[in-house]
Amino acid sequence: MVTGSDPLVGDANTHDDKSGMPRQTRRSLPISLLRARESVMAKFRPMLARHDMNEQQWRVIRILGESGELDASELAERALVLSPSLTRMLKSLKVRKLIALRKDKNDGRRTLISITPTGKDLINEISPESAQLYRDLEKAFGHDEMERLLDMLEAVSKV
Amino acid sequence: MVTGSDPLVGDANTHDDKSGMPRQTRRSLPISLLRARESVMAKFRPMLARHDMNEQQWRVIRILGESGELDASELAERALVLSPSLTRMLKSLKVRKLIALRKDKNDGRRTLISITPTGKDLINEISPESAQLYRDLEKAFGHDEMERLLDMLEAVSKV
DNA sequence: GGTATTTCATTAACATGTTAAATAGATTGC
DNA sequence: GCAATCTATTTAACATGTTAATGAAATACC
Repeated sequence: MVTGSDPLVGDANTHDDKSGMPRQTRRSLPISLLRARESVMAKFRPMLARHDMNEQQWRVIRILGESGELDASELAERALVLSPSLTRMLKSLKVRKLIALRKDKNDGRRTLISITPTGKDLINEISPESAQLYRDLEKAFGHDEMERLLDMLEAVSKV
Repeated sequence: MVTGSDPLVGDANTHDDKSGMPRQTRRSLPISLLRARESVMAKFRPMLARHDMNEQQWRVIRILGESGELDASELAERALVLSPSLTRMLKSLKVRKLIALRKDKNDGRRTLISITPTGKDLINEISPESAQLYRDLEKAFGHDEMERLLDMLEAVSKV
């Protein structure tokens, strides 16, 4: 885990953005996005771990709960997981009986993935805890600020 | 790579945020942060790859260029890399002579890491390309919007 | 209809993410 | 001074990230 939040960072060089030098990492968008994500996920990971879930598995399970049966490509894209990672994850999720796999009869290349009742039960276990953590976060950050941030992040994703 | 940006996502369920169900993934902060990051990094990764660099290595090298010699813990925290990952990365960066390692004489537990002239040369090669990509991004997203987004991300990191 | 091309999923190989344990050097308390 | 404790780093083990290659099925083209 990255601990984050180093209050005083008296860097030697605080130059302005001149030609060649790289942007200060503190004002780099990719790094700021990563830092924010780490900070937020640090609040959720311990809860997920108590349910033997990691972030990626939780994303996959949720997407399936939201959208129903999907093929692997669709699921990978929506869950922001790469196909090779998804292939490996599906094995362990299947062993835990959280998902079910079947072949598409109309297109033999496709694997169709759906959530099982056991998987839905797990979602129903985790969701209230997740929602509570999210409410805490929204309370600390501000509801309207949160909405604005989500809008801006959506806009960045489309640039 | 995640392709991202699926323009029309006709989800079956677009319910409001009632008690138990998890927030729609499209409005989840962790997922939105991840999606935005993927979208941005997709623009930078090919350029870094041409210099045989991945994101993590680029972060580590930049931090060292900014801050000078650091011990492993400081470097890991600032570069948002976990200590075990950093340990492995330092080996390959040392083989490429981009960094130099030495033991702290006052505290035998600490490893001090610094950038080499070769490492500085690499930063000077990559920086102009990175800066150009960043300018493109800022132009597309808007300078003021970008500044506001960075401020909000910093605020989220401190919640 | 048969070949070339494209597409979906998986496998391979190596890097990083993540948690826990091990190692070794510093610090504390007596 | 020494045992107990704490701290910085590394190692271990397994999961996911990433790119390239493979295998198999669908589609395009003629």
